[in-house]
Amino acid sequence: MNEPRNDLPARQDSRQILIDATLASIADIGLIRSSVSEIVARAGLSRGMIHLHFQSKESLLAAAAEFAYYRYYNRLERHLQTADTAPQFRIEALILCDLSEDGLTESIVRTTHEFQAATRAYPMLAPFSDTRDGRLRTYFERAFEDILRDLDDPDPALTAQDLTTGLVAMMEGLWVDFLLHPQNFDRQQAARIVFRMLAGALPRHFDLLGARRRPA
Amino acid sequence: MNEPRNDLPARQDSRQILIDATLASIADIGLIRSSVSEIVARAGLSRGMIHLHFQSKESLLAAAAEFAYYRYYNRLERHLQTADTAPQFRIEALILCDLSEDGLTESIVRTTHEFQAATRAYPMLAPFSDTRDGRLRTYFERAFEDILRDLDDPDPALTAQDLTTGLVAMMEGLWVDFLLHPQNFDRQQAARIVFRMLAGALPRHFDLLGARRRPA
DNA sequence: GGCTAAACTGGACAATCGTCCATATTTGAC
DNA sequence: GTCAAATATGGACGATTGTCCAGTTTAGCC
Repeated sequence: MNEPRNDLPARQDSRQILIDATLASIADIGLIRSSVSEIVARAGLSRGMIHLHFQSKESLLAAAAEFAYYRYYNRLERHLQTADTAPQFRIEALILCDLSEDGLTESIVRTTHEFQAATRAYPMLAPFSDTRDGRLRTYFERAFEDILRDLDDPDPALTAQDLTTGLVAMMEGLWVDFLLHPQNFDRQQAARIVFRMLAGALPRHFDLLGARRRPA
Repeated sequence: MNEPRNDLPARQDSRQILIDATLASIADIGLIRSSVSEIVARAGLSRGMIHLHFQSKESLLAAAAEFAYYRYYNRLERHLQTADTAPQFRIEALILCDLSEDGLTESIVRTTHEFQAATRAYPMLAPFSDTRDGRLRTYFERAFEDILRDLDDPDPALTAQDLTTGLVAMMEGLWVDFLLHPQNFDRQQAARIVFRMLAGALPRHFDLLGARRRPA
């Protein structure tokens, strides 16, 4: 019996290797130039593999987008579990996770942006391109609702939905800023700007550095 | 001598017809599917025209991106000239212009987004893809500097640069929100959210409705 | 070792890509 | 009306695309 060759990847890994090569190629040269030949060359596999593990190129792209989508939310929820349960700390954890060194990388922001743009050409990507909708919005909106409920001088014009839409938009915009000017991007400035916005609306729960430990 | 045929476009218009068809195709089916044949078919012209008026497809895309870029800034500066000269009104004019019915359309936001994403594949697009950098940032930063200079109780932690980065990021994020969910987008809510952020930092110059007429 | 199913290879396929060019048409100056 | 220049046409080109498949190699069980 042959010795298992540990220098070669196990066969069942090829599917993941193709997904990784797809994401790397998109981040590197863009989706337009990421042909089947290019992806397969990066993966070190043969052209037929894409049709074996996936039905088509579009299906491979969808699998890659899905993988990136769940990787994003898994990080988010891991950070969320280590955070204080008070709503302002849950919000702080999500923001800092989104701006951290390994949450916001050039590779991640490029692939995310490419998938968003490619939705019109590849409809299968749609469910995984609206990263900041659905789940993330719900996390924020619940937390803001918790905060607003306990306010003893509530402003009726200040809704959890407005706060959520504004915060999500700002985070999305900061990602685009990082995408276009990664060398000039300052993560501390970005966090300060976000928390200043929150402090302006909820001064008892946030300041420039993040969530206040105890609402004064 | 032949009568001029008014039912056919003048020849020198073909260049612009190609640019319009390019933008329409990108907004409709995405840049990936916008082949030379597709663009030429929409323009009602023959395949060779692209190589006559432009050197290559990439050059046509760059011309289309440039056209969209200047169209955006021309609108912006037209609105700016009709606005009050006080800095908070210049800021208000730029924001409302950016969120208005004809400043923020599905076609505009889609093409903008596609060009941004395609910069990696087509480097010639780069100068026209960072719509919200350069000029727009300078407009905002000057206006914020004017406001901060006249403040009699200045907060040293509140800089024009932070305000500009935050505002540009939020506007960029609201565009992405509109891109992904145009049917649910509420322009009034979007404006309210932006002005709330500004009111939080500069309560004497902004409120939920926009710029205050006279800084109290 | 033998054998079967799974994993994998790489060439062939039609279709389409962007580019180019010989030719045709139209324009505008004379 | 004539003619040169500008404008436009559409077929042909080689290259590349995504897909498919006949054949080869490998893994895992007996």
